[in-house]
Amino acid sequence: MSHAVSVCDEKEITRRVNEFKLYCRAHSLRLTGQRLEIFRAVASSCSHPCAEAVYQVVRKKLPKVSLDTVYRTLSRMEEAGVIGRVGLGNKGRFDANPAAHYHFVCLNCGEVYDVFPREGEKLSLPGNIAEFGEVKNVNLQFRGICNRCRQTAGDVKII
Amino acid sequence: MSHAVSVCDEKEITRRVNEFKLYCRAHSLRLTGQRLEIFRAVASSCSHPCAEAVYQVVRKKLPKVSLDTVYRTLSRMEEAGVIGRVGLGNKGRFDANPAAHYHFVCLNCGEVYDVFPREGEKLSLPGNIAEFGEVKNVNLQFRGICNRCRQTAGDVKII
DNA sequence: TACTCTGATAAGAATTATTCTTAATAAGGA
DNA sequence: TCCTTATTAAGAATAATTCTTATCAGAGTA
Repeated sequence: MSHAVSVCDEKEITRRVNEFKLYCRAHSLRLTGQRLEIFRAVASSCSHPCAEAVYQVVRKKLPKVSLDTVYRTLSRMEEAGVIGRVGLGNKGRFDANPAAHYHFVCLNCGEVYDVFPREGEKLSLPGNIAEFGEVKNVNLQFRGICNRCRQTAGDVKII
Repeated sequence: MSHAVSVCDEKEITRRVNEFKLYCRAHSLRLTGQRLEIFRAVASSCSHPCAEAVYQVVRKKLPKVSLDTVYRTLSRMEEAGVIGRVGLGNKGRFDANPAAHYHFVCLNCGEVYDVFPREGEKLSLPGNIAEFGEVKNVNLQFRGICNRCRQTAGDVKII
């Protein structure tokens, strides 16, 4: 189950945190402790955490952080393009992996898996896309039942 | 701005409603007045309505319908694969167009446009997708600023 | 047609996710 | 260090969705 780019390796996290620091300086976003920890939490996670999950992680280092700050900061980062947002239900999930990739979303357990395209399988924009507007980012999800849920079929709620 | 498959033509709507009736009979889903009207509302709309919008339409014919029924029914239909769900924010939007197509979602106004792939541009599943699970459906969104918002640039909140 | 079983619905409370308001705080430049 | 102003905490408010329970009605059967 190892993929092309892991989000969880320590070196890589540090590299991204530094990249984020540079980004903030370059765009006159104040580099607050909260922002750093929030970014680090998303970058350190392999599980596409939701705002609440990020909050729980950040809380350990900054017990006084508020959930609102987490939401606000995640939105800011998303607008800035520093992180991405996945999700089709009512719960947003965030992703700090900058490599172009897609997601497999389990309709049963809600788990989100990274899917990295092989060479030659990378998605390109449709030729007529300019008719609609200017694309800022692309979100491709494959939705279905993940293998883990299929094995433990008793838990499968739908289908 | 006319696309390959319009959702709004009367004949097509009737055809889909009938298809839906057959589907219900075949899958022992009770064919209630509410379900019919809810399906018809989604099928008649070109604008990927959210649950609330569907509710407002259905209300005109069935004033006693509840919003909960709309939510429940839309979820059922989605599970059954009769309609699709779009959306990345906190508001789900529904779609009764069975033709394979993608969406352009405006980050500014929230409008959802149908994007129909040209011949030869149709998406195929990545070769390694079976590693993750069994795909039930695919959701591809291009997110950006739509041309209408770009023209009236004063309204553009983000970017 | 009437009967019956059971899934579907209405009503409204409850829950979950997210955003807003306001006063206090702290980052970064002078 | 001081100042300016963006950012934050706290908690209220809002928005979206789901749950609970009693009632109702679809559709198969007699």
